Amino acid sequence: MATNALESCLPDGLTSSQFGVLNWFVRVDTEATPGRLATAFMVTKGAMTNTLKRLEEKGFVRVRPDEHSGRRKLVTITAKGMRARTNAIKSVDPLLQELLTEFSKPDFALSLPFLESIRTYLDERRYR
Amino acid sequence: MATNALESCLPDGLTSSQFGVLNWFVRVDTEATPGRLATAFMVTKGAMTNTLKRLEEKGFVRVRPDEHSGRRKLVTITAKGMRARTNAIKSVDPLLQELLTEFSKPDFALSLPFLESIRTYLDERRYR
DNA sequence: TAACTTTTGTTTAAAATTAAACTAAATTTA
DNA sequence: TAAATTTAGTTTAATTTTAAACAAAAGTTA
Repeated sequence: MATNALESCLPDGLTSSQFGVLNWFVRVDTEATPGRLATAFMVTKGAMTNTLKRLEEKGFVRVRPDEHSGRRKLVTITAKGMRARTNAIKSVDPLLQELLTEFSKPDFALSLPFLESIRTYLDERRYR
Repeated sequence: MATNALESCLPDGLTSSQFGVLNWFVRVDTEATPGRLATAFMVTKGAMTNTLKRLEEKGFVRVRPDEHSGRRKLVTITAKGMRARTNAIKSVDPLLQELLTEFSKPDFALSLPFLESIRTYLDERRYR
């Protein structure tokens, strides 16, 4: 439901997968191979190929060959992609504000560590 | 990841959707229309048509016309379906036990009310 | 009662995803 | 160095799901 709620707010026909990738470039690193992104989002390489193709069609990312390796590619977010990401964050804000009037920050803060520990555990056990 | 972990344990080629329906017949009611199940699991009617078709192929549910209404159908779990469900519960148990050695019952119990309140809120707001 | 409207379930077409096969490139090993 | 193996990304076929169109039945209204 959280994914549905998010996706219902996203502009530019962005899916949550696509938004996730754009956001990753702001929060984690400015550049990545498709494989690294597939691992980060725990999807198959094929799924990431598809997501990147969609983002590329929209001009939100640039995919170029890696000069140092003929089999790798390097993906970066474009200026247009940055704007789309900023816009998406803005579009999601009303929903977040709404949730924050319903649920308190301390309640969120209290439940996060336990959920994160489960996430880490399942992640390490390779439950993808 | 929780769904993946669950599905990796399920026997009889059961998906989590299919297991969900079988379990519903044990935990909620012994009979239901496809529409009621679609609503309960927050999927489209088409998705439930598909899930029920798979369960029917395996002989785990029976779908019959409703005598009182020509457009409704009634779904029930079969004896074979009950056995499959019991078997599935048993197959999932090791994973649950493993999680219970890693994470304490009180920790689960403490985080549940908050998560349930979010679920209810999103549900009521029809974020499907 | 005849004509609308709503309800129930199925079908269709499109999208996202997966596993597995595949291609090409890089690395290891013998 | 040649052969085998591993790695990176794409493609393919299948599955699950959705939204929308559809058909049939039931309910409403005029």
